[in-house]
Amino acid sequence: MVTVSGRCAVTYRGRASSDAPAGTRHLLLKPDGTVLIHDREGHRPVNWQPPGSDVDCRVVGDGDRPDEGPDLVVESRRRSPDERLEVRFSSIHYAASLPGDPAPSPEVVGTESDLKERVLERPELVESGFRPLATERETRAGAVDVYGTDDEGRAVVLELKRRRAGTDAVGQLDRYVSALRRDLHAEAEVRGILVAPSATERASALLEEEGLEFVALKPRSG
Amino acid sequence: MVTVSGRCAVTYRGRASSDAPAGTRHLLLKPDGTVLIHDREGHRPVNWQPPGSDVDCRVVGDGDRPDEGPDLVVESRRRSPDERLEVRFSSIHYAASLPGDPAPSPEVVGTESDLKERVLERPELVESGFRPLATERETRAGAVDVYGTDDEGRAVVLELKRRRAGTDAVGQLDRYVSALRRDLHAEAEVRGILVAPSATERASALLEEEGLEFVALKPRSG
DNA sequence: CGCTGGATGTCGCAG
DNA sequence: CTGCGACGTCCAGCG
Repeated sequence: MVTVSGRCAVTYRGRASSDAPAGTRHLLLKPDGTVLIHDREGHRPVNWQPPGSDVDCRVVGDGDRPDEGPDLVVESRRRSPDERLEVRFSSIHYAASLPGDPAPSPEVVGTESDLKERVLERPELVESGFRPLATERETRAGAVDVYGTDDEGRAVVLELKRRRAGTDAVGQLDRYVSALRRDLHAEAEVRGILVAPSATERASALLEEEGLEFVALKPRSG
Repeated sequence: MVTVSGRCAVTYRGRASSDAPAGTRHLLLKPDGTVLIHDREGHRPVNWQPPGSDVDCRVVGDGDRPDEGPDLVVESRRRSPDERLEVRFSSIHYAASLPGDPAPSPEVVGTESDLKERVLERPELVESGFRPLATERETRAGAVDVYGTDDEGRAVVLELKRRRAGTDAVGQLDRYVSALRRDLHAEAEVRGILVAPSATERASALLEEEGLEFVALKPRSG
């Protein structure tokens, strides 16, 4: 991994285009081809190039003027989509290379996958008599998170969200329920349940409107 | 801005939880409170804390064993949601502080906003006779990107996407059209048009199913 | 490759 | 503050 810090201008051409005038920024080059440019603010890099990109460095300009040296230009290219990123350093505060074995990835807990496992292990948390039959059940509208039956044998579709659910989640659930009603017999009764810690006002209204249901449940107990 | 590079273990508790065992990583501390931890791979930081977080550093352990020194612990906290990130360095390869005026943000071209401007300036690109009347027109389902009329005076709703559109875009458009049909008179005819460079197979099928339309258009001419 | 849906998504804007 | 939608979203998983 290589870091370069200093004054630079940045140009990007690809899915979109962007140009940033000279300013103090921090460059991170990863061995997998990732390029990240950060300024003093914000979580997201101001510009970047994804893993797999090809990096090329060169020095340009001969420093005609006595108070200016040549520039260090870092260029990164990627195919499909064709994208190019150019970072032009006019002065460098520091640069460093750091050796490193690959670091172990963190284990994350509290994801939608955890919520799914919780539902499968304790289906009664959704509703007494709920029996999960499949996960990722395919419909023509996409894969249903959890598919099962209720205590009266009706088909039940669960859409899981690890956090407060919005209108998009209701849209998903609605599409799955509609698709399943067509995939099964027309007279088959299909219930749709949104399972999430909570839902927004508009999402709740949409649920009501579509005849769908809601169950409050978090990824982790508590 | 401060960078620290070395061997560290990382713990995160908050919306989710994660633990990463010791490994060589790169830490970036920004003056706005942002914390980023990167390993050798990938665009996304392996762990992070958003802007506005409060950072605290301390040295722990007295290096009882002769071949080990004390640890540098960087801790970041945030309220609402309550989240905590702890980075524990057991060895440091280098650390640096870099001075810096705030860098100017890049100007980005090719966004959905650009597509909208293109449509407003040349409505005939959508359809001959299309007349835009409003942008961000409010409905009970949310704000419509562009609202207008066609050459027969029918209401037209545009949903714009800067890139290839998927099922979610159709879901949005459908909700807007349905909402507008209720907001206007029941008998009012409302057309919905998805405007994007292209659409996925499933999105096209959904459009057909819902009686919605598609127009191919890119954010920038070409 | 392309499609789909999750993410500690982040970010900006409006109410 | 919450809600909602864009993002050069990234990313894994699957066909």
